[in-house]
Amino acid sequence: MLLAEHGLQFMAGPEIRRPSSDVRSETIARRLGVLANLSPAETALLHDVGAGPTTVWTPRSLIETQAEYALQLFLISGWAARVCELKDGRCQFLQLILPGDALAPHLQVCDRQQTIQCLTLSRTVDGTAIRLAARDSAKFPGIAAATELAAAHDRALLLDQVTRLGRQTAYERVANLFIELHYRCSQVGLVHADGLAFPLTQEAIGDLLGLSLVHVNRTLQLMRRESMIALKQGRLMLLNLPELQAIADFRPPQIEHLG
Amino acid sequence: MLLAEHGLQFMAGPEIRRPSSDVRSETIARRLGVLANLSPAETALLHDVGAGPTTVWTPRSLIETQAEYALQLFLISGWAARVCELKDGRCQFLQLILPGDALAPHLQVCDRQQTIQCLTLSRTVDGTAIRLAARDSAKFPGIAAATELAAAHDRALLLDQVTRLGRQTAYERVANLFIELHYRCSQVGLVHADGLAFPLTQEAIGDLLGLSLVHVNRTLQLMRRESMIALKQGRLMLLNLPELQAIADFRPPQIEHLG
DNA sequence: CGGAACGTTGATAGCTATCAATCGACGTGG
DNA sequence: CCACGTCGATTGATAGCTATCAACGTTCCG
Repeated sequence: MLLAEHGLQFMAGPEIRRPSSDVRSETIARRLGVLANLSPAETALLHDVGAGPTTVWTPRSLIETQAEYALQLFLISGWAARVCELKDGRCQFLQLILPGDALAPHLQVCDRQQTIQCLTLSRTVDGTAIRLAARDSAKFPGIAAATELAAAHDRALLLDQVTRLGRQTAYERVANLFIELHYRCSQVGLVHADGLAFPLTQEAIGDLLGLSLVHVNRTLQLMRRESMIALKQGRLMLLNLPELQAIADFRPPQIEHLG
Repeated sequence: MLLAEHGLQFMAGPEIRRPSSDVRSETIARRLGVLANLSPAETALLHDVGAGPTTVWTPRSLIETQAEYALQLFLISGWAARVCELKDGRCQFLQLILPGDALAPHLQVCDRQQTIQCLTLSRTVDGTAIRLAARDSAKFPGIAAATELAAAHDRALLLDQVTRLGRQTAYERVANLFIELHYRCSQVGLVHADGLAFPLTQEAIGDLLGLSLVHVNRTLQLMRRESMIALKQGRLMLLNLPELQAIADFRPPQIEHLG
C-alpha cells in the first residue's frame, strides 16, 4: 500500500476533543501496571493522563513524528503502525502500536522515512506528565520502572519481528503475530470471551509480515479450515492456542532488569 | 581481522589479558566521538577504557547476556552478532555488533533465547566507567549524549533490518547490508583504500539476511560479475557505491534528538 | 445505482530453498 | 611427506513457497 495515495482524506489535521466518557481512560494505568507495581498516587496520575484531552486521528492519517509534541503521545484507543516505505513504493510495517503504548517509547529516530500511520480511528493523549514522573524515580518509582520496561518490551517485540520475517513461513508468521497481539491485548484488558477486536485488513497483515495480500488471504483460510482461528466481523479468536504456540514458536518477552 | 588473531583459535574460553599495545584502544572514543562532541577529559576517559584489561573470546563462543557484567562490555575488536534460534534449529541473526559498539546499548532483555555469539576472535573491555559517566550528564555531557544516541542508532539499524527482511530481494538485502557495514566501519576508521576487513562467512550472511547459504553464494557471484563488489580473502570493497545505494535504498540513520 | 473498500479465487511466474556433490585451503596425524 | 578430516566456497538439479496478475463477490454508502 502506498502511503502517498492516502493521507488526510477527510480531516485537515488532528482535532482536540473534550474529555469523553470513554471507558478506556484506565488503559495506560493498566498497561504500565502490568510491568511494575504502582502506588495509588501513581495509578491516579496515569488515570488523569488517560482522562485528559483527547486527540482523534482518522484512519490512514499520519502522525508526524518529527514534531516535538508527538513524542509525548500515548495511544489510548485504536491501532497504529510504525511504517517504512521504500522508494519504489514497497511498504513495510515495522511494528504495531496498541492502546496503552507510547508512540515513541525510546528517543525518536527519523530513519528511512519512518512514519506512524493510524490504522483505525485512534485517540491519543498527551503523556508529558508521565515522562516527567518517570524522571523522578524517587517520587514515582513504579512509573519510572514501568516506562523503562515498556521501552525494553518494545524492543523485544522488534527482535521478534526480525525473526518472524527472517526465518518463519507465512503460516508461522501469522500464527506468531496473532499470539503476540492476543498477548498484548490481554495485558490491557482488550480480550474477552469472544476474542479481541481485530481491525487489521489483510493488506495490513501483509505489510506487517512481508507477505502479499493474496497469500495472507490463503493463509488465513487455511488456518480457519484447520480450526486454529476464528476471524470474522472484525473479531479474532484463537481456537487452539497450544497448537498455535507450538507452530509459531512464540515465547512471551521475558525482560530482566539487570542494567 | 588482524592476522595475528588467527593463531589463537584454540583457546577454550574468555581470558583476561594485560593491557596490550593494540592499536585499537581508541575505537570507543572514535565511535562515540562521531555522535557527540567530546571534551578532552571525556576522550581521555574513553581512551582509558579502551586501553583497559581485555577479555578475549574465541570464534563461535557465546557471551552470556544473562550475566550482569556482560551488560557493561564494549567490543573493541572482532565481530559478534545477536542471535535468535528457533526450537527447530533455524537460526536468525538479529543484528551485528561491531568494534566500538556496546554489547547491550539498551536495557537487556532475555527474549526468545536471544544470545550474543562471537563471529571472530573478539576482544571486549569493561565499560562500567562509561555507563557511570553517562549518568552524570553535568560532568560528562558528551558521553551522556553519545551513549544515548548510540542506543537510538542501534534501534534504527534494527528497523532497517526489519525492512530488509520484509520487503527486499536477496540482491537488495546483500547490497543494503554491505553499505550499512561500510558505513559503520568507516565511522570507527576500519575502512581503508582496499576496503574493509570482512570476516563473515556466507552462512553467516544467510543467517543475517534470512537467506540460504547457497543463495547467498549465487547472489555474491552475481554482484561480482556486475562489478558491484570485490570480495576475497576476507576483504570487501564496494566498487560502485552510487549504484549499490540506489539498489539497496540505503539511507544512513538520521537521528534527531528531540526527546 | 455506481463506486469504493475489502475479501476471495484461479492461473501463472519466479524467487529462493533444499539436496547433493565437488573443489580448494588448511591443519592434523601417521 | 602424504593421507585425511574439516571448513568454507561453489555448482547443478529440483522442488516449493510466495508473488503477481486478473477477475469476481460482498458490503457499505452517497
